[in-house]
Amino acid sequence: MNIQDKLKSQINEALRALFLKADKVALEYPGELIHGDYSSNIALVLAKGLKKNPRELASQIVAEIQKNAIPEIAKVEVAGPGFINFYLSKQFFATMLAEINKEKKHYGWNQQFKGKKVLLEYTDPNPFKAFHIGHLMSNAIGESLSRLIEASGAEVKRANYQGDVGLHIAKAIYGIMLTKAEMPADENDNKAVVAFLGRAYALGSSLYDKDEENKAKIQAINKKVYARSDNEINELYDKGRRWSLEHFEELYKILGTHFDYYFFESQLANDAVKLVEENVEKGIFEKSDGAVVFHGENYGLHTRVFITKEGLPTYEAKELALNRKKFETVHPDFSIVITANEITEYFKVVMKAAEQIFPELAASTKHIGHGMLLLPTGKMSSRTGSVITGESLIMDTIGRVQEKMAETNEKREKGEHVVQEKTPQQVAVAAIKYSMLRQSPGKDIVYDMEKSLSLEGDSGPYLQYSTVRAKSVLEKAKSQNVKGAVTFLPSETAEIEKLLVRFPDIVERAAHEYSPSDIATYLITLASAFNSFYAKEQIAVDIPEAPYRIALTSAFVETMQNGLWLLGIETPESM
RNA sequence: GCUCUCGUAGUUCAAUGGAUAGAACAGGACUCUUCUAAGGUCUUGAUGUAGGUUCGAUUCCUACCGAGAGCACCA
Repeated sequence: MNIQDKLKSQINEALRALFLKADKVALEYPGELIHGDYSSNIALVLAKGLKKNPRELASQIVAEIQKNAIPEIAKVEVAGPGFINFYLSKQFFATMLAEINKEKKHYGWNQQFKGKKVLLEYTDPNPFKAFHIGHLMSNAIGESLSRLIEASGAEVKRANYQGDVGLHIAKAIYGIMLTKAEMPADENDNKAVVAFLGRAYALGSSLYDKDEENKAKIQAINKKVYARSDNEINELYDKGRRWSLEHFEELYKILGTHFDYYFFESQLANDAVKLVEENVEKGIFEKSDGAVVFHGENYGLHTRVFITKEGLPTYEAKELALNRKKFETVHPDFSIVITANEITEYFKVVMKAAEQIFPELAASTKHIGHGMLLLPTGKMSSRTGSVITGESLIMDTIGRVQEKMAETNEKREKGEHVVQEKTPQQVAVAAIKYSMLRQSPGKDIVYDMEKSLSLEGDSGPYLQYSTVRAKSVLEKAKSQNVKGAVTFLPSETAEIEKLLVRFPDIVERAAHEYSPSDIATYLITLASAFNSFYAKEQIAVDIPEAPYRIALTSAFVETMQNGLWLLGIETPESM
């Protein structure tokens, strides 16, 4: 039985002794650590029905608890309007530190999704187009959620769905055809190739909007891509698709992510048309102006086109087919799709249609929308060119980290500070991912390049730095042959210990709420508490408190590394 | 116009219906003979407006004001 269940049963016993009963006894963490380790509002909840003074009732409950208190409880008291605050014993925290150091990598894991297979789809970049910041966000969130769910006992499968057919491809191919002369001579020069594709898409896209003639040409290419009926187009298509996909894999490596399944729109187009047409007969879809639509109005949504009058499936139809295909190939218990918020309303319509066709699949599918990335000046626009691609963001950040590291090293007197080659990349990825994960998913993020690069305060590098510094203390202890132990207890329980004990709860809730930001917020608090401790107390020195402090530092390192892992962030050896 | 999301310090974000609304950045003042100062300590400063529900509302409900996204053949 964990400590929370023990405390709850103490409360329940006290209530029974007072001939009272509560439907549910809730324990919460007090907002301030000085208010104890756990708190219950049970007296406030019950007082109303009993027409009693809440503080008085709380005192009675406390008196009962004190009669047969368990050893883990150091103190129980009434506070504020009638809260019952529990203070746990030093021995309890000592035992927990030993526990954390024993569980190591798995400290904080839980079993809430035990026996489940969960499929997550995220990132979803489009071949021929840049890997932009939206994809980076989807990836950061999706990877973190995957790890949270995995840490909750599920078997996790990662999927990436890529739009390798559709009008955007036709626009890019049209652009390529017009600028063939500029095609990079060296096809292995990834950077040049990607830049070339980007320019080609931009050109095709602007011509599409410019006049009807270009528009018609692009639409013709679009049909040919679907039909694979034109050799020249096929060749450009295959080449461009391959370039893009190889490039994406390089980025995934840097980001520390990988996929078990890849789905492509091209594989779904035929299925999509068939699936929709089959259900026209059943009355789920209707013909309208030559197109096939789903009348979402009947369900409080809006109407969307599933098959165009050209006979081509839209995003909606392909999404519908994808939903089925995922269950057919992966057989998950749940399927989670992570995309930008702008898709949210379409997705509702698609899922409403899916509900009519395969209700059990639709019921096991969940959409999570993430916000857009805005510049302080407003939304990024591909037309005005105020676009930072995901790739350029990563590269610029790595560059800035290198500068920062050089500056810092100059200030340091001991020059023998060895830093691994991959560290700037680890730090840069941490800076970017943290800035995307620190706030609730679903909200837009105002991205301030300078701030993200400053690497200070509320940031990924701060978390890494705190961890690295603690690790170096452990190194020092090791070299002095001082081992961690929880035998000599401190005179007072430190704030950091109280926070360490909360980690499993934080993980469980973050996974349940699909909210990596809970982890981020917690880690900042934890790191900050450790940094205060570090500044105040000496750890690896020859004093009786040293073994306990080392055990504490070690538990901090384990917890931080686990938390950072859940965010998809690596911990460097040194920085 | 309709639907959805959202309004918290100067700025960017927190706060399972609970206690004195927390951080970070920016501003001001301190702090390296010590284990990494990318650190620590102190300090100024906020719940859009008006009602309602509740012992208690940043949180739930209603209206208004303001911002963003979506609303038929693009994804």
